[in-house]
Amino acid sequence: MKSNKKLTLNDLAKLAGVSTSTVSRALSDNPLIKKETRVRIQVLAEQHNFSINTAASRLRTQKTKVVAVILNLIDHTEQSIGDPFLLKIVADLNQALNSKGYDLLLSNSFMATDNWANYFINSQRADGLIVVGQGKSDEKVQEVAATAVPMVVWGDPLRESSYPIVGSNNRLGGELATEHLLQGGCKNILFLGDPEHMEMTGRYLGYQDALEKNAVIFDPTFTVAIDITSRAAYEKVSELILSRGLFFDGIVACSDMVALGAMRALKERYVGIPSDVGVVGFDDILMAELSYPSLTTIKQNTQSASQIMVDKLIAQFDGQEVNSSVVDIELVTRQSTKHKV
Amino acid sequence: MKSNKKLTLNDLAKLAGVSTSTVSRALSDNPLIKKETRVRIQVLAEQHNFSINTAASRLRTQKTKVVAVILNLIDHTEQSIGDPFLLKIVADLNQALNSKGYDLLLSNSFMATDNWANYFINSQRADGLIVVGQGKSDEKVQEVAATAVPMVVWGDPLRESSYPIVGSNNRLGGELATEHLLQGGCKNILFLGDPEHMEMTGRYLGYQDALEKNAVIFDPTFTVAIDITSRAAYEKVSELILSRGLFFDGIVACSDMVALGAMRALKERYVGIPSDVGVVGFDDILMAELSYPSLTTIKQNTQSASQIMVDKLIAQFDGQEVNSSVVDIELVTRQSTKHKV
DNA sequence: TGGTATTTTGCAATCGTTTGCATTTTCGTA
DNA sequence: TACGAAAATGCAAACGATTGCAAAATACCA
Repeated sequence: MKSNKKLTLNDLAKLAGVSTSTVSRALSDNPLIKKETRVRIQVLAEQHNFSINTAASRLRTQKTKVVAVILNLIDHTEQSIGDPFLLKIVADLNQALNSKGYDLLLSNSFMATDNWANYFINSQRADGLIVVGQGKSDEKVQEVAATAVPMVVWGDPLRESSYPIVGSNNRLGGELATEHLLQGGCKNILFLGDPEHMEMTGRYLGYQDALEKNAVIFDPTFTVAIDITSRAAYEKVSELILSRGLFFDGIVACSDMVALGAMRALKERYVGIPSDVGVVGFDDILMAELSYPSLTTIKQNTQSASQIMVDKLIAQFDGQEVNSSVVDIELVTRQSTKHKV
Repeated sequence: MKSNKKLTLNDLAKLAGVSTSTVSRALSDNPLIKKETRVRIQVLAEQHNFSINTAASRLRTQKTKVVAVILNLIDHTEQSIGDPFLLKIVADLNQALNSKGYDLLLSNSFMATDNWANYFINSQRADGLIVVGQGKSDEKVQEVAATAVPMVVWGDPLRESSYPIVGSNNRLGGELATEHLLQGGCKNILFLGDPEHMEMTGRYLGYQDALEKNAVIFDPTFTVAIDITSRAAYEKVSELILSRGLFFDGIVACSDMVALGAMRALKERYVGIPSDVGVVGFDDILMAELSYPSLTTIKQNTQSASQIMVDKLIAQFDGQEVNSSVVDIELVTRQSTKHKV
């Protein structure tokens, strides 16, 4: 366990009385080296708690064993960065990457302003990119897609694109959410969110699908476009009630944070949930279960999504072509909606 | 903008008709090179969107310009990883690091099981460590502190330690929270949290301080030790009310998530907040403002804390010794507590 | 114009691993 | 005992950027 200066392969070689190359091979468990020598060297390395110099290794092998995760944030609103859902994905990606022997370099679209491919890949900072969120415009992402850089994007997988996307079936999710409210007897359902935002568009279409299937007339004034933050939702819903009264009896929110913001506005005005207004969210963050009433929502399986993203990225490292794929979603019914009778 | 293969300094040198060393110096804006040549090369590099090979650079300079951020999680509970507060810190650290030209390598104590100093520093993966959270035992952290590895820890700065700690004045925070409840007329105040957990111990002491200063007798049965998760808080408070009735009229929670869990339990049993029971949290996460009633809490300034941590780390890179420092906290009064008359 | 002082550029070694190929050792068998 | 095959090890050339020192180019001054 004693170690003062940094040990190199060479030092270790001298200690073991063999050549550097033998040590290198032994440590990577190369069968070219006699089993006996191999373990002897491995033990020695362990004792001196040696660890390979990744800088040198990367230079030689041209591989970093690092993946850059870029949070593709839309604007400078605090909520975006603090959104529990995004951060949950980061945690899951970290897990998935580590289990495959990769480290996670974290970044976001404000910091990495330059050409991403350049900054992360050409510079040998990482072997590939995972971009979280398509935002309103995927300009930067397209830019990367044009190069041959390994990349996977979290977004709307149903959308046509030049890069592989992993994400939930947003349209189905939007439909399920709306359908559930309709089943509970809601007649006038608000869509609360930003239809322009790529991942939200599908949810909005699903909302329309459900209305249509249930022969409910789609009223565009029930589409409430707001920033995807709890604050915006809170403010908008407050204002709506104040100016137009309680003209709705259901809300399909494009995210849980938005739903929670809306619910706070309702509660403040003593609107009953779900008696007067039913609310459905999207994501299933921790707070959905913890709020009171607890929030019915569409659960996105970030854990398996993360696995898939990592697998697809690694497949690209091996030169394979990959395409988009859809992750299952699930309606989680809780207290914020009336259930079918 | 055209670039097919990876460009090296050498390639660029040929294009510019100068030597590699000149290009290297020009790109780092070294005044040794004539201003004219410098810009000429910089422009050329820009055009070919060249970017330095960090692997080679790191090998040569023995610096990585990367900092590893380790989430020091206590156990495998989901909440720990998903805790909005921890993730907020990561976001803030990312910001602070980037603004100083450092990249952030994310890890957590489950993944990095080996000797941290070894894995991150000896291997040249990073130049220093920022550990978020001291947990119940700081064994791993001590291990690193014993080596001369640059490190800063988010934790309780008032605690004696062999490494620099940045954190809030937890004791004062605990006192302010309790004091506020007492001022509001609470007589029987629960402490909800884990007094063994390093950062929470101070808050617990502060709770005791306030009681003493106000001549309220400290009753150990009012100390409710639980895991620091919203779920544990919810379950414990539910159980308490069920078994012993509403024998308390105030709760000092050791974190906002714990407070929110407790509040849910209260609401489910139609206990008025703050009329019957006042609740104070700790952290000031987004949800504190968003819950209904909104949560009175002790705000931790993660943004300035992150700045400080990064500064202290960089100071260590320059060979300076640094010590712990305390970040200001602030009582944010909201609806979950009665205010002084 | 010559010579020195100053600015600007280039040479070449170095950082620590990896790996194709050459070399040595070991082993089995005639 | 010898000889070729197989197994185990070692040699040395990369990977690409940085930097102390030497060399070349330019400036300055008498």
